[in-house]
Amino acid sequence: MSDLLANLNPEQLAAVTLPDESALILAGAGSGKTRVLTTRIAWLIQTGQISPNGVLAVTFTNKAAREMVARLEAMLPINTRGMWIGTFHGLCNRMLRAHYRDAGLPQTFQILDTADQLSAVKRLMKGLNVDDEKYPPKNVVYFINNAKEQGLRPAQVEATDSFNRKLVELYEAYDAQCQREGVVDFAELLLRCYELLTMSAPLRAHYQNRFRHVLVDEFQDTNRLQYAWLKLLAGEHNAVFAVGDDDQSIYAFRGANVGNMADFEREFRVRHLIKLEQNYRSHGFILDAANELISNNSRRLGKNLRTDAGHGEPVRVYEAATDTQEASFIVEEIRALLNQGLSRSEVAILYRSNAQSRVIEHTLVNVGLPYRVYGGLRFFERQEVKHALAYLRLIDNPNDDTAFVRVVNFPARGIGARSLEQLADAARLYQCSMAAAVPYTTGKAGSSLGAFVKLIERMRAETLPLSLPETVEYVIRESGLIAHYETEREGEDRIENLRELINAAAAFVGEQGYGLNAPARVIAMAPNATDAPQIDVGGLQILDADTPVADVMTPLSGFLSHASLEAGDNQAQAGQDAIQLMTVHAAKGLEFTVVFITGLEEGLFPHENSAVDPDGLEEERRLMYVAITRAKERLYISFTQSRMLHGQTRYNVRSRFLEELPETSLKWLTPKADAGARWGGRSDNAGWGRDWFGRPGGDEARGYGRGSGGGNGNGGGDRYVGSSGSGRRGADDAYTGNTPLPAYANKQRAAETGFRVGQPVFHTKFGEGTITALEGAGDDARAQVNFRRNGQKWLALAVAKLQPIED
DNA sequence: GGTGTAATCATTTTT
DNA sequence: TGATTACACC
Repeated sequence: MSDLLANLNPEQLAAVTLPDESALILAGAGSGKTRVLTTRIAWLIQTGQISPNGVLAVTFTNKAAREMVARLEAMLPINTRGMWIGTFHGLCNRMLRAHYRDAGLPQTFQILDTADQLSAVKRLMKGLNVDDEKYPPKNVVYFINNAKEQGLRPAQVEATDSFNRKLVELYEAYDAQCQREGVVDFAELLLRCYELLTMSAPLRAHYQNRFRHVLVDEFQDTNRLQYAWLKLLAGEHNAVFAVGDDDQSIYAFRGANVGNMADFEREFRVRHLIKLEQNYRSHGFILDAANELISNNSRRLGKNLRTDAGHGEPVRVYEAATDTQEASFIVEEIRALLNQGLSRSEVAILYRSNAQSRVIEHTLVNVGLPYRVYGGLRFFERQEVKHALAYLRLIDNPNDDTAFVRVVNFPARGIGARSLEQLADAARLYQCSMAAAVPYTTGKAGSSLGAFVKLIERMRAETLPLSLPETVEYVIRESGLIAHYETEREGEDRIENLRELINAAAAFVGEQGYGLNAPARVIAMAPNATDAPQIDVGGLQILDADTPVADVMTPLSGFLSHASLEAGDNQAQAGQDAIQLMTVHAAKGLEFTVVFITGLEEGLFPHENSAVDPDGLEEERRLMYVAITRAKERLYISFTQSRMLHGQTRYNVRSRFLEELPETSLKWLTPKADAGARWGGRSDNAGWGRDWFGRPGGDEARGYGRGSGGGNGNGGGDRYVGSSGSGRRGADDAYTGNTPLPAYANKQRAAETGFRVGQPVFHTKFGEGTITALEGAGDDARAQVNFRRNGQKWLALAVAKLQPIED
């Protein structure tokens, strides 16, 4: 045991050996968080406090889960296969498969990924004749997911106006459609599982008794539903070990609720809050910059990183004239570093938004430097792979209409839009899936549809004895997919990917311990199963409390889940030594010897859409904090005076975040222009992002090292003022928190406007919305507005131009 | 039913 | 600017 605990610092040791009760570990960037988490599990097991079956450890990504398993196996001689270590979605899927009847799902329910969900909603709306101008399907999806993540079913969603009532109606129809088809989306996995445990006292008791220790990674990223799920599993007596970093919360936009940390501390009666502040990654100046920057955020739990590594090199700051020049600088700098012996994969170039990568990529291509961009299309998302999966899904579950529609006419079978419309009508009429409605269709449509259903049925029958890889091979052949792509000009890669799908199936079967020859559609216990069969108690499927849950998925269902829940590697050209390009979001959790953070410009970073409300701005700041703390030894931060975006040249002001870094840890590679001269002292309407939107008359990329103030700001502004008549522009007029706002000449005008909660309003940038809250008075008065298209924002009435509109 | 062109529209993203 | 998508057309 001393082995396990050796080399832990005092804070880490304290965390690992905490008593049997809930605890919150504030783990700073590079503080050994994963190590603490896995060592904690190993320690609990090794000291006999818990058996491996009694642990539930949950992460957000499959990668993190795999890493945890790998480290655990390295620490302890145990078989981790039956352990409940996985993502929220993966664990919920497992539970729902085990208790599919109690959860009200077919045994072979399918999982919709984001694209599937969107097409399901589109199909639904088409059938219901809903105006997709007024209700863009993407917004409907957002609405549904958001509701589910709040734990709300349609009946529980409050709808005050007709617009929202329609959305709720769509939500309800969507749920019914999913239920008919036997499919669940990502959010549904969590909500279903949560409801299953809520409604079934025996199941709840079972799992609560089993999982005495629940460990959570990246706790700051949990949403409301995930928090509720954890709380339910924890019950009254179990210990939840939550590890997270509020300063690295960068996913509020997708539902993450940092507030869960504070709630957790209170509701779980946390007595032990441990801060891991010793950083093992970055040199001193880099940490100084990170600490100083993040101290500008309010509402922090409070943490300061420290290192023994010494100051190291100062953070290099570079001002470029244009984005092209910024890229050239970076590439030249990298070439010099490589000449000094640095390897390419130790260098990362980070950016706020994907569009920024293009210029950098071009420059890299020009000098012939290999690079790798994160975040491309992933294996299971490829068109041909999705097609093959759709056939497999139909074999497993014929009612999956999303899969049906996807391949009913691919390869082409002469089934056109009119046939499908007729079929969809029949399905709606008889309240059944499209496959089931085929017999009700007539004429030519009926016969070609009938042939397709026969094809699927034949596939289903003939693959029954086949193993999973054999099934995949059979399907890509008999579906006609291979033949189809053989006739296509660039079909070779696609065929290659289809063959790769067979390999993926074989690998999956191997990893899961199903046995390579096990029939794909028979539930088979793992060969060395410690797993006990399910026992039926009063109609409930209950698992023996002392044994791991049986493998409850057939190889095929398991593989299809796997394909939805783990879309595969999203790095192009993995493997070779290459410069790493990615968004700051994608960089979270990674580290590099040398990091370039690019585009530190107002409007870009912080992004114009986020900078308008204080919470958004703080999240942007955390994003910058994440970016800075990726660097181990050398950090560059660059910004440009002008940048090509959406086909137009934008003129930028350097990011406020630069002013928030301690001068003592910086080294300006270009002369530092005075920010005051840029922002203040001008009587024209200068402001945040002013130059981002405005356009100086005429001059292209004005030369480097421009003097203070002068150049930008004049000229273009009126264009934006004009159209809406009464004054200020959109995005740069919102409340900006602690940061002083530029003095607007007509500030007081808007402040006098009376608003009320519930008041429908119009904003020139965000469109129509409803006021959901008001606070403050006079110049500080703020309104929270729920915009139809842009979600909730806090806006300062003194500067935001909100126009009341009629109800 | 596949191909070509016009219109549209552009944070961040894992499951 | 460039990628994606919708729709007209052959």
